[in-house]
Amino acid sequence: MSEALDMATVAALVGDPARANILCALLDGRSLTAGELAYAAHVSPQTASGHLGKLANARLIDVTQQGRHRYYRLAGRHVAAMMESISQVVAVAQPRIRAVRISEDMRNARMCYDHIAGRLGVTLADALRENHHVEFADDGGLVTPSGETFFAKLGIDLDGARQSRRVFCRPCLDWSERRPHLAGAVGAAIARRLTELHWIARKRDGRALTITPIGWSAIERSFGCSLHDHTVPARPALRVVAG
Amino acid sequence: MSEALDMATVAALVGDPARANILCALLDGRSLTAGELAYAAHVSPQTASGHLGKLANARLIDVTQQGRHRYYRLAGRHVAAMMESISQVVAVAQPRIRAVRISEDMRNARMCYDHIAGRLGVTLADALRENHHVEFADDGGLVTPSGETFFAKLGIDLDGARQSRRVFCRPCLDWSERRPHLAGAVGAAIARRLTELHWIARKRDGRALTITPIGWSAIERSFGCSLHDHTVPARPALRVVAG
DNA sequence: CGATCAGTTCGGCCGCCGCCGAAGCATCCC
DNA sequence: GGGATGCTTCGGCGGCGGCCGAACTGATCG
Repeated sequence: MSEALDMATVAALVGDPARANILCALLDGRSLTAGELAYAAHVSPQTASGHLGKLANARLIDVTQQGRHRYYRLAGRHVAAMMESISQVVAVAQPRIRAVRISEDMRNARMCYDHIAGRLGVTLADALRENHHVEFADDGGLVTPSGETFFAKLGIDLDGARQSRRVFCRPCLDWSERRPHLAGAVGAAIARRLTELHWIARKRDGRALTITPIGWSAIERSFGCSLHDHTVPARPALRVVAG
Repeated sequence: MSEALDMATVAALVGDPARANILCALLDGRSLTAGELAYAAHVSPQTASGHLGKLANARLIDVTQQGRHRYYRLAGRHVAAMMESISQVVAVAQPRIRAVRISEDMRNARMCYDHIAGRLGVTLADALRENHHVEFADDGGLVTPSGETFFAKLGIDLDGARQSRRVFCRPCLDWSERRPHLAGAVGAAIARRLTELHWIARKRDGRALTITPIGWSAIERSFGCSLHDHTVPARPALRVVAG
C-alpha cells in the first residue's frame, strides 16, 4: 500500500519532461555538469538545479563536485533499467508512426548506458546469435560454450563479468532499430573491450559512437558480420586534429 | 528527445498516488471492476473513472465490459515489468526502515503478476537453487538439465514456456523478503501448475495465496524444502463454505 | 416500466509545482 | 582583489490537474 505511494513518488520524478530529459541525457552512463543538463532539458539553470536537487534527494542520481562544476550521473543500473522499462511501455503502448527524426550518427552506433546500441549493436547481436555464441529469449539469454571461447579469444573476461552478479546476457530492444541488441554484463564487457582496442570510440560529447578504421575490418573479421549498412567511418585525421 | 517526452507522459501517469494504487492493485494480473479499483485507490468512483480513462487511453490498462460492470486489467507484462523496475528503484534508493506493516498473509505467499512471491516464492527459489535445478545471476538465470527433468516430473511444460518467447527463468527481488524469487516463464508455469494441482489457491479477492493442506506436504516433498516458517494453513473447510 | 446500481461526464474549486528574475555563494583566472 | 563563471536559493506568478458534488447513461431486477 505505502509501496504504491513510494512508487508514485519515484514515477512522478520521472514524469516531468525536464527531469525525463535529464535522466535520458544521463542514460549513456556518463557524468554531465548541471549546465549541460540544463541545456539538454531546455530549461534555465535555476530550474534545472531544482530538478537535479530533487532527483539527487530521491537518490536517482549522484553528484560529485569538481572545482566549480558539479557532475551528475545516474545512481546506478537500476535507474537505467527503470528508464528502459518505461521506454518499452512507450514502444508497446504508443506504436505511432516514427516521424521523429533520429540523427544518423545515433542510429549507426551509440552507447546505451554501458553497452552498444544502434545498427552496430543490432548487427553484433545478430552475428553472435547466427554463430550460436549467444541465445536470446524475450527478456533473457545465455552465452553458449562456443560463445565462451569466442569471447575469451577477443580478450573479454567473462568470469569477471559473471562475478559482478549481473546477468551475462540479456536482449534489450533497440530504441531506433526496434530489434534486440546485447545488454547485461556481456554487453558491457564487449563495449569496454572494443573501446580498449580502439575499435570504437565515443564521439565528442554525445552517446554516439564512431567505428574506427581499424575497428571496421577487425569487427567484420572477428564477429563475422558485414558493416556495409553503416556510413563510412568519419575521417579520423580530422577528428584527431579537432579533438 | 521526443522519446523523453513520451516517457515523461507514461511516468506521470504512474506518478499519481491514486493511479499508482490502481496499477499496483492490478499487479497480480487479475481483472478488477472500476468500483473495486476506486476503493483500492481510496478515491471516489468519479475520480477513479477519470484515472482509469487516462490509463486506458495511454494503453497501460485494458477494459472489458460485462453486464453493468467494467473490468480493468494491465495491458500486458511490459506494464508489470515497468512497475517492478520502479519498485526496484524504490527498494534501492529508499532503504529506510520498513516501518510499514505488511500483512502476514501477503508476506507468506502472494501472486506477483503471474508468479509466486512472498516467503513461499523465496523458499521455492532457494530450494530450486540448492538442488541445482536453476541458477541465478543478478537479473537473469537459467534452468539446468536436472531442472528440466525436475519440472517435467512435476508436469510443468517447459517447452511450451520456452515457445512463449519469454525468458525461462529470471530472479525477481522479493518486495517483502528482500531476496529473489523466481519469475519469468518458469515462474509463471510453476504458479499455474501448483494452482492446477490445488497445492495453492488464491485467497478471496486479494493477491495473497493459501497453501492447501495437500499442497503443504506435496510441496515440501517434491521441492525438498521446509515450509515451517509459514503460518499453518487456514482452515480449508471454512474457506470452502465461505467461498 | 419505475427503482436501483455501476459507471461516466460535467463543472467548478483549490492546491501543488514548474517556471523564471533576481540575488547569493562558491571557484577560478588575471 | 576584482571580475568573470558555475551553480544554488529565494520569491512570486501562473497554470495544469486532481478532487468531489451533481447530473447523465445503460444494465438489471422485480
